[in-house]
Amino acid sequence: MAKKYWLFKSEPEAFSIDDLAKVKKTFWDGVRNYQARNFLRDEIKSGDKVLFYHSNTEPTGIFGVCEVVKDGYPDHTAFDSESHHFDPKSNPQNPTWFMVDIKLVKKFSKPVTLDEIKANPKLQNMKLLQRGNRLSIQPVTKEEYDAIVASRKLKVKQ
DNA sequence: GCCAACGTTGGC
DNA sequence: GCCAACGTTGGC
Repeated sequence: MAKKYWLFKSEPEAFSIDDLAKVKKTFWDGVRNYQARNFLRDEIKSGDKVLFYHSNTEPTGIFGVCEVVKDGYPDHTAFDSESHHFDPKSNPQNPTWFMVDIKLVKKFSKPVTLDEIKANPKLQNMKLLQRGNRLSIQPVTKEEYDAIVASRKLKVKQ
């Protein structure tokens, strides 16, 4: 199956790219939106690439690249009444929520900021820029992914 | 901290 | 099944 590309959002206070750099690999738990759940359960596969986006920080933007290392499986934090992500409607026999595992591939030396994305003609159609978009898991085209990575490589050399 | 945009909930 | 109320997201 062809490799796909995604953007995962997180707030640095909840889980940052530096947290991921320390642990190398993590499970992406706590997604509680059905559209995002469907991506996690059905479409996001081992080997897919992920752009790691931080919201609610300064600057907001894409901070690095990750790779999916495990296909979708039930999000066990939904079963844990102690967890902030607990959801009594989900249970191990019939899980509502799913997650994947990702590992860090590269943290950018400088983030690709939201301003930079807005200014890049190749990235005008990104879901991220669409008004009112709050999906925390979004598909990204190969062209968009390549443009993000390429723009950062140029910046690094300057 | 504000607030617009959106998803979810629940009364009817 | 409609829709108002509410909670959350996320840029600013």
